[in-house]
Amino acid sequence: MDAITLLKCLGDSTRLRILLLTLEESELCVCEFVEALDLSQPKISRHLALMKTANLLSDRRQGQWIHYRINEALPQWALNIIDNAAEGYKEALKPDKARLAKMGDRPERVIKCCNND
Amino acid sequence: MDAITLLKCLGDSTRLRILLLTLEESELCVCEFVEALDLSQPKISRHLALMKTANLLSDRRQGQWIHYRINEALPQWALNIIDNAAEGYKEALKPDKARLAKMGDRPERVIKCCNND
DNA sequence: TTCATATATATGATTATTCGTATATTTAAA
DNA sequence: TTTAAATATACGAATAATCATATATATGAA
Repeated sequence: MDAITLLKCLGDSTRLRILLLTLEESELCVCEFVEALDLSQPKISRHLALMKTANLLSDRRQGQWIHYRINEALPQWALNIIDNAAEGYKEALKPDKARLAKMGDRPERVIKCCNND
Repeated sequence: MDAITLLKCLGDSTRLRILLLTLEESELCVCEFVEALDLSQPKISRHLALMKTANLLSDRRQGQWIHYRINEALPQWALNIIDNAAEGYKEALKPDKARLAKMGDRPERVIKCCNND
């Protein structure tokens, strides 16, 4: 993960919203991003793929759903940038959080335990 | 200053290098950026103008030289992002710092004191 | 198998960024 | 006032990013 790659990723509002929602929720699947951001599924998927390629996000499949989370191995300076971007974008993120909060039928998340998968 | 504007600015390596050098040196003029980054003057000027429009940098004229510095009024989260970007970009900035260090004929800076200008 | 749901990808079009080159502006010195 | 140095801007070309739409893939249920 180099600084320019991270900053380029965060410089697009769709990706910033995706990342900051993920930061708050730990893990979200594609349909939740689609609902929260109110954008088309291909658009969300494309940006998710980009962020995964950049090693910003990791994903795991659970049944039909693919859950994305922030890559745990990010260096501290990268996490700090994300945290501070969250602070600067706080107000702008509210509508997304509201749409996500009132979304029905959110996929249940099976907590992976004991590393038995 | 909103988060997306800042992040878009930092997502271009020319601008990131300009900003991080300014962070280290407090104040630099156009010809110093040209020398340190080893890029054309119009290219540097264009990016400086962009960053000034974005309120990331401020400038002051001193004789023929125009000195740029980081806008003092940036919110803390923005300063934190810049600091952490500096950490992530540390190694990559070294050649620029080296070129600047060995640059001859750098303009003398008159310290503005007593607000008598 | 077949169907529905969730997600990913391909493609061509549109838009935005970046750039090189030429030129304009400003200042100080001759 | 003319000239040189420092900086800014204009403009068209090249490049990159983004998007909408259509389609493909994978999974689970019927």
